[in-house]
Amino acid sequence: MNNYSRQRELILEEIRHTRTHPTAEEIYQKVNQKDPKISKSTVYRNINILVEQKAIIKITVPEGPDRFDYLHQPHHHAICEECGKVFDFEYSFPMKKLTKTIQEQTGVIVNQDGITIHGICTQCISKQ
Amino acid sequence: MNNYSRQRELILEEIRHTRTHPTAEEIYQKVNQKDPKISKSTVYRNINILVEQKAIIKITVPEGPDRFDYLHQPHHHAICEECGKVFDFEYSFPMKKLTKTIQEQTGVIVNQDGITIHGICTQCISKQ
DNA sequence: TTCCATGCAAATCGTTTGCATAAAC
DNA sequence: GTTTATGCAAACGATTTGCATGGAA
Repeated sequence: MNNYSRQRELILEEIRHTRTHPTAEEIYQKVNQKDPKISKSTVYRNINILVEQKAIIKITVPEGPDRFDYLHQPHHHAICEECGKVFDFEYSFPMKKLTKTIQEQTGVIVNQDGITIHGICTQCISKQ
Repeated sequence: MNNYSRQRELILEEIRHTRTHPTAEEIYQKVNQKDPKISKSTVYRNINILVEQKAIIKITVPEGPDRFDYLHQPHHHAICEECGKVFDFEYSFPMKKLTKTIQEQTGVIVNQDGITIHGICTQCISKQ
């Protein structure tokens, strides 16, 4: 299971140097240019494996398909609820205290890269 | 547009006194017991209207369908990445500072109820 | 009587799955 | 040679949509 696969390497490489939180479709399009034989299910399957291996993370957004990210350095995500775009931000939350509080209140053990904040982006505000 | 509708009132009532972050399907099942004629599309349509009116909020989870919540008092959400369950927690983030930081870095204007933290819940840990 | 919300069924989008073939070990 | 990943197409779950009808103002 999860043997080496040239396709998976391609997919990881693509996500690694794309800083725009691409969707599976976007990843497929890009990878498809380098290997026109690759299928969409292979892309989905390998993305899922990479997420499970914690090589990349999945960002679920309220508007539109899931997005994916390679965490070069730790950061958090701000998500636009209008258009589904994802933005990086850095902020040092008091993770120890926060983790403890949440575990006490809910039982949930949080992961470091797990904070997302929802709002509305500049572009979408100006459209309103 | 968005005239009064008995069905919408029913749906809002149901969400208002359900504290388990129900899915659209769950809301439909409950409301359907009181009004067996109600259709699923009416439930979806009205949920969307209520979200737009900010009467309720939509919580998108990585695993499974969207969930919905009525915010009796402000709180944040911890989401289990394994099973998709949503838990409430209270924590006073320094919202002014956080809002400013995020806006400067990303342009995104955050909403108060917009913080979600991802992790893994007790039940899912013990299953592993 | 005009207009909007409903119910139904069909369509849509994103994603997953079954199966025969091809690649990895 | 055996096992596991691939490509294709078909299936799937959640949600949205078109259209004829019914209820609200």
